Amino acid sequence: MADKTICPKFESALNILNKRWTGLIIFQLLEGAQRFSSIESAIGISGRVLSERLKDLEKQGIVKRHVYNETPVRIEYVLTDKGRALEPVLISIQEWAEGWVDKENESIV
Amino acid sequence: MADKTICPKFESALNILNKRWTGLIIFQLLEGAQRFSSIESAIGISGRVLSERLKDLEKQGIVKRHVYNETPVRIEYVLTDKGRALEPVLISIQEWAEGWVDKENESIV
DNA sequence: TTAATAACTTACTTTATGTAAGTAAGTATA
DNA sequence: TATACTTACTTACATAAAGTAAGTTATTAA
Repeated sequence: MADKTICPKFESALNILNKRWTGLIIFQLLEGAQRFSSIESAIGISGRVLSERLKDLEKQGIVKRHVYNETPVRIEYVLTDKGRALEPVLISIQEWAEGWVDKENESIV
Repeated sequence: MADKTICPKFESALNILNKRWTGLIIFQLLEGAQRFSSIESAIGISGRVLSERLKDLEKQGIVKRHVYNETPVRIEYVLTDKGRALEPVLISIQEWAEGWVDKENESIV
């Protein structure tokens, strides 16, 4: 059935980005540490899925969770080195978008 | 609710890649024109979804469909200029994968 | 005692994807 | 003439992922 001539590392990397929301979460965190609620409102993701994604990203070593015992508790999410290393990927997407996506959003060109 | 400080072009570009399979489909087509059944078996996608994705990609001007009246009919899918322009994106994902994804696939590093 | 806040969870609904069988057009074969 | 074969899809149905909204926990303030 499947040939699978594709590099498994590459496939695994693609699997991170082709899950809905992960790209935007990482993009947000490239601007610096952020809390749950600010990511939530910045990109419009539901809390349920954000919680799920952050756990995934933590497991993969892309995001780190920091707890500050203030009142109320403050929790911040930060990119690890591995996470920040994704910046060139996001930049290349941005460049493509500048050059090829027209006007508002969807396009037939 | 949502701030939406993110560039809509960028978001629209991300929406292409964060749909399951689109990255792999484009990656496959970077190697040259291919037929429905060969994409299907190369990446292990179901025919139902492949058909859906190819229509989306055609609508967005990323893929072009060519019909050859042979017997049985031969249909090939090719990247447009807009589609080929995504190569640097895929390459930067590949580079990240080389440097940061370890051994087999999933990882905690 | 009630309310407020942040960061989640839980229960439930809607949407997306997977699976497998079916269809259409054009030969070729029995 | 009827049956079968091929490719490129569709369709119907089942399962998995995502959206919605209410609930939970901990701590402090009114």
